[in-house]
Amino acid sequence: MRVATWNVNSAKAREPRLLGWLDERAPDVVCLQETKLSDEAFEETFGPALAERGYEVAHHGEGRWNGVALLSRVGLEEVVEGLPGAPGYPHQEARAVTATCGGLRVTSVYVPNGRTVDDPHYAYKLEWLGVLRDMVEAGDPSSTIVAGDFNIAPADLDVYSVEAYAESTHVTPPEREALAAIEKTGLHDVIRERWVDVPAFTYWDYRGGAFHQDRGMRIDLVLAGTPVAERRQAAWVDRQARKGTGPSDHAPVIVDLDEAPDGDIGPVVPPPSLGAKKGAPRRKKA
DNA sequence: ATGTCCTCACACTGAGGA
Repeated sequence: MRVATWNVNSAKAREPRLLGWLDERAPDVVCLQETKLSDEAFEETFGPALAERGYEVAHHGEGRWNGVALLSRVGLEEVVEGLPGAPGYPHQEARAVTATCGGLRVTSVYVPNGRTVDDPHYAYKLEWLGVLRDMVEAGDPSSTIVAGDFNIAPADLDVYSVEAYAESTHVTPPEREALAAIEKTGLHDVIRERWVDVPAFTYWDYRGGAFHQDRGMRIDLVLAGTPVAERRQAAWVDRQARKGTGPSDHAPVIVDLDEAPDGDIGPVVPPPSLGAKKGAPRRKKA
């Protein structure tokens, strides 16, 4: 099962890139962020094209800003829009949508940016993350995936220059602690566990040729419960989607999960063809 | 380089957000 997350920075502006990417990568479950569309507009623009590709859709949008979605072709049930009990700015924003897909409880999140550390939006970001943590804990982390744009670089390895972000949000200890608290409920940072010492950036500013010079950040994460993370077969950042004409400023993150949730791939005792044959000479242990 | 892109409105140019 292929699970992906992508901040598309306007689904409308990304329509050709998004549909082409779905055809090329064929993900089974997709978490989208910053669709910047109302539910009606998303349905109007993407409904037929997604249905044609076999996707069910849960979109939670508000129009001009934010907007998240889940696309799934392995089932989409028990949809919850938003983060129950989340703070607003001042009103609740379209930053989370959850559904059960392929046996997993999947949440697509667009964490508040924070803007600057002395902006009220920063306190809002931390409070929002606390509510997300509570929601994960109240559920069943062992069957959970939380994926999306966290607007947090978990460690110094996740930014191209510590100096460049010295006075910025995304790297402050309180933000990193809020992320760590979410992971402490039992979630694993799937990309970081696969690529232990590779930066694996997912976002590059449009300005100044940042992508070309790899001046980026790893702020788009896939967090998964232990049994889910143990099914990891591949985990990578789809940099191709950041290239070419009209890209988002974020690249998708793609995770492939093995299909055997309990790791049971057959009998523990080897079949006769692989074991000691009856009547054949036994080889002595070295 | 505060250098780009996306959206919307006191709209065909500029401001806000990222």
